[in-house]
Amino acid sequence: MGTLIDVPSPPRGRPRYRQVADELRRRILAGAIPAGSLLPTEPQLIAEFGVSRGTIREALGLLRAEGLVVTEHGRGSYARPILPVTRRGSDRYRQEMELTRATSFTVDHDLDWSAYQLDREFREVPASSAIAELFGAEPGTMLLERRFVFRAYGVPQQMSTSSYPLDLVAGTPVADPANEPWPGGNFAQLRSLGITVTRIVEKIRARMPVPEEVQTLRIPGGTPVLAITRRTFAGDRVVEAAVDIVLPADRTELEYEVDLS
Amino acid sequence: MGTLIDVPSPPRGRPRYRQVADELRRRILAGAIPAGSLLPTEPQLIAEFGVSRGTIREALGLLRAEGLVVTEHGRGSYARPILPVTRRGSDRYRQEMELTRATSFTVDHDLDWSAYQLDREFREVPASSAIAELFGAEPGTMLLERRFVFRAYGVPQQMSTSSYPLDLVAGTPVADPANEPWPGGNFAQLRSLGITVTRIVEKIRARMPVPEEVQTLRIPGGTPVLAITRRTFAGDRVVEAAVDIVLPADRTELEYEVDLS
DNA sequence: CTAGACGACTCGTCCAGACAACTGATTCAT
DNA sequence: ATGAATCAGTTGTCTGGACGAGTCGTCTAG
Repeated sequence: MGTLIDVPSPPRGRPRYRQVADELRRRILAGAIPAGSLLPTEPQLIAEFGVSRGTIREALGLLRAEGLVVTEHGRGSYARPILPVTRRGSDRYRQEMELTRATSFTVDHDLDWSAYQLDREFREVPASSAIAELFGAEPGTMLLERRFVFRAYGVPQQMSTSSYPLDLVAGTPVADPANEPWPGGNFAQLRSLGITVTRIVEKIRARMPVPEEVQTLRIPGGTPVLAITRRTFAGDRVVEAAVDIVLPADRTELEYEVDLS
Repeated sequence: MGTLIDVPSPPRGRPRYRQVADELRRRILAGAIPAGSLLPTEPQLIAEFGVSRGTIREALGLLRAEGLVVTEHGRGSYARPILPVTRRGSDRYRQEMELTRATSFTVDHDLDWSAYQLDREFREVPASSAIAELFGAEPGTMLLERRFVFRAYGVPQQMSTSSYPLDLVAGTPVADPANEPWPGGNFAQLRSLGITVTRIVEKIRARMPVPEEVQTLRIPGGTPVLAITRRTFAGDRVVEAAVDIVLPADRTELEYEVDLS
């Protein structure tokens, strides 16, 4: 009995659920289970590996956390399909400097000017200490805070919160949400105020999304997000700041160029 | 009985394990459970919420996946302590250009030259098609492939694989692992070969770590990694390429500056 | 006083069973 | 033909139990 492997002995070496996960991972990476195709169902895996359903589900949970597998209720689990990667280049800012209608978002996604939608929400708020620090200003300084959700062909791709100092934009067309999306983007807005952008500084972090982001951006389980904090400079003055530009990491690649010559 | 909430009815609205996770998340974010301190034990949570252990463990698993909680066998679960963040700036490359002993790694970590260790492993390999593309060369071109693990004060902080075209370095001191760590880093190595670096291009992605990375970098559960692909240019020629410079995202922040003036 | 054994308590793993909820195809009534 | 109801098959949620394995304090023998 049990000449090959004595099934019921629970924890000897590597846990059973890890062994199951290892085997399924091997099959996916080796191409035996092609991307996008269904894995065996839970009952099939129970029969194949001779373990209980809880153990199978634990193994699948591990693979979900690694981003290799996606599960859909009532349908099954399938190998995560390869997603198109969007490149956000650092010279997109340079392109935005040209006098076109393009914005950095449309450049990134290679979109026609009309192919995207923008949800926005404007508020006038006093700066928290964290944001005030970005501007190099006193906490409580009034800001125009703008929350955006960008969609390409209806699919949400990016959410962000961007702020202008209120004294810069109050009473101008820039402060009117009805004028979004603004042809030429932020740079054109600032230019309409007589301000020329000279420098961008971005801080990049990665983390797991909070539940709100999972819902808004439709992020599959086990996918991290890239969170960018951006400061826009005109000379030494910070004229715009964005906290947590959130991008799903499975669809995004950032590119930066550092010129040393 | 069960006037407040009828406990045994399983799936009504939000699943019980999510309710438990929500409540624990609230306590952590509100500071009721300070970072670094222990959560109630599983038996205590079972008593408090009146659910089975499996449900409690599922809730804790959710919080682990969100990166809010870390569990240690035999000790308990505690709110994830805040970790010091390392800033990797784009001007670190400019600093490395100066004629000092500093490397980009020591600049990032504000380390003394002697305070870090470097595990390395050199091989001569033909370029895969993916790496050949980075160099703009034919697949099969011979490369000197160097695998590194960087440690600061003994703690692994970064792992990477960097390659030079073999015809550039064969027979030179650069190809000898015994000369690592090389004072002044990659740039100084290239300079010793008469090559001046003019440009760096980096692509940044975020993803969940593979098991090998979890082990090597001691990454806690639910933490993504930043993966950087770097190309080093001398004029139009790519003289070095690094695939997947892997950095744990809970300890790392990248900074890039784009000059538009 | 110290080293080691012990035990209480913790989380880790695994099992078996039950029912809810969702999906997709089939069947049936209209 | 068409739309609604049904049904089989799938994953989601939850229970209860059992034992392995790591941690830490305490107690005891030396």
